[in-house]
Amino acid sequence: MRVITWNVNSVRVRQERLLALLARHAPDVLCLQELKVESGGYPHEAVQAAGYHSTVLGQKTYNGVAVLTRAAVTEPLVGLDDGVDDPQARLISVRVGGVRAVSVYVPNGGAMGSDKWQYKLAWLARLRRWLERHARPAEPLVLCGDFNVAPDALDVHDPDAWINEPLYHPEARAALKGVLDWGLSDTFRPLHPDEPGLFSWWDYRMLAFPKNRGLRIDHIFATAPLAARAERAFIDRDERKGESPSDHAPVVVDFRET
DNA sequence: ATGGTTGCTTAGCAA
Repeated sequence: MRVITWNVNSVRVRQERLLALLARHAPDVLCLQELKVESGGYPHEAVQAAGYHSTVLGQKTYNGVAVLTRAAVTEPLVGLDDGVDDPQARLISVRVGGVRAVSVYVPNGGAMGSDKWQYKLAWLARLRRWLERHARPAEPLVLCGDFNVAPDALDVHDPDAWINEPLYHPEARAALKGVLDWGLSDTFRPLHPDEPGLFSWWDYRMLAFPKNRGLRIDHIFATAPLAARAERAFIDRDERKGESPSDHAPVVVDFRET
């Protein structure tokens, strides 16, 4: 089973790149974030013609998440569903072939101390409670998305410069750990131990990509039965090159079949 | 401290 997560930064602008990605990598599950379009504006027909089912939670202008699958899905779950009055489209989940797949777009956090920063920390705590309500650590589950958190110094091009930023602040990392402690582990880092310079996002500005000044903030986390089967993981840096790329590159993980 | 770039929407916000 091949799983990919990718922040597309507008699915309309990236439609041709999306179709090329499906053809190039043939994922079984593709989790998308930052669709930046209402569900009705999502390119359902083009994706279906490429052989994929789409389960979509769109939103005008901002956010928006989707799960694309080769096989048909059951039990779609839409939104954090915790009674909080929150219009932001940041979570969608399906069951496909005995696996639950979740696509999340964790809030960026704005500036330290801002309302957006508090919303980020609160959202990660709400995500933990969503897992407690809807899943069990003993069942196969992948939690994929743009978490807007780099877990470790190895995941940041210049940790000293980022330590007080929302993407790498100790409080953000602690909030992410609070999610993982439910029963998830990173599938990428164990396959690349101690290897520096592996990033999934680079700012559009200041030649960050050509200088590889990036962060690893896009993740595929898995429960134990699936994490034990992760056998290959890579970041598709080529997708960040050329005309009109997203500022994020896709993260790809292959799981052995049982 | 500020600015640099991109997308959505059309002046300013979000990232």
